[in-house]
Amino acid sequence: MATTRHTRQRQMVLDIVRAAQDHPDATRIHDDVRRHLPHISLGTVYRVLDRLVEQGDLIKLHVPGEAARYDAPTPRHHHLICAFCGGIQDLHLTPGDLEGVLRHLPRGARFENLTMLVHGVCAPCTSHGDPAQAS
Amino acid sequence: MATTRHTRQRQMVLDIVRAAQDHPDATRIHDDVRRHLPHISLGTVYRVLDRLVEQGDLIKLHVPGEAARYDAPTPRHHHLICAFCGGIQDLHLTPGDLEGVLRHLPRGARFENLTMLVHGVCAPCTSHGDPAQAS
DNA sequence: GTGGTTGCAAAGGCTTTGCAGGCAC
DNA sequence: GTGCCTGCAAAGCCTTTGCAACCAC
Repeated sequence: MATTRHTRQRQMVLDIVRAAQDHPDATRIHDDVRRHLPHISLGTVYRVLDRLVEQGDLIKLHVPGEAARYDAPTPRHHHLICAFCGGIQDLHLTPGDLEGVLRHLPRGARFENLTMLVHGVCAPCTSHGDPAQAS
Repeated sequence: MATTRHTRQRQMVLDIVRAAQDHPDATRIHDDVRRHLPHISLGTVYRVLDRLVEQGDLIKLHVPGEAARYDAPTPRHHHLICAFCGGIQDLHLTPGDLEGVLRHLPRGARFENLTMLVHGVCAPCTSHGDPAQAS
């Protein structure tokens, strides 16, 4: 069975994502890691990220129409995507906040997890004057 | 400016998706439409779907790691994805159900929309014996 | 007749994968 | 030494796009 080996690449990817303030995608992570390990390949970054997500060390964020973005895991952690600047902000929800949602699970269904993307306009963009409607 | 023209292709795609019980992806829609319009191309299906979504006639469902799926629009309509069989069920939520979530929007942020994918195991799969944990 | 729409095929972007060499254990 | 991990490059999948012919209005 596959034991997990500690490599410089794996550690560096983990450090970079943890240190990132925003939620970088694989290409950004690759670029950042390459400043320390110039020969690391994109393929390796994807492989390492997958493994880290699988092991719960990172969270993978699926943004519609864009590349996946990665984040350090924080409990009850969901996301607000700004329709204007594309930025992603964290939303911290309490267990009670989701009660209304879970009440409506079909009878017999088992709850495992919840991916929520709230689409809106973040505060900075709202105050910059009225963001145009994308269209 | 682009007026929308009524074509056989557009009408057929709309009819097929509306009639579908599940939430088909572009390839499935293409296959189904082709039974009536044998020469329609996948590119056209994508173009028509985009336009229909843009105009609010259909909803596009972004499923992590899979092709996008399409659905007729229903108010307060969210989705439960079964981790075992991959099926998608509709979740009907009342406005009050989301209150807990919206309360935590950052100050000044403007709410526009919410995409929620609840991951779990649907009732049929739960009763088929215990679905293995996808490792 | 005009211009949005289609079919076809090629290209695009993100992600995965095969392989041989390398490195952690 | 063993076998997981890496770098490289090619391939995969979903989706978009360029172009000329076509059809709704």
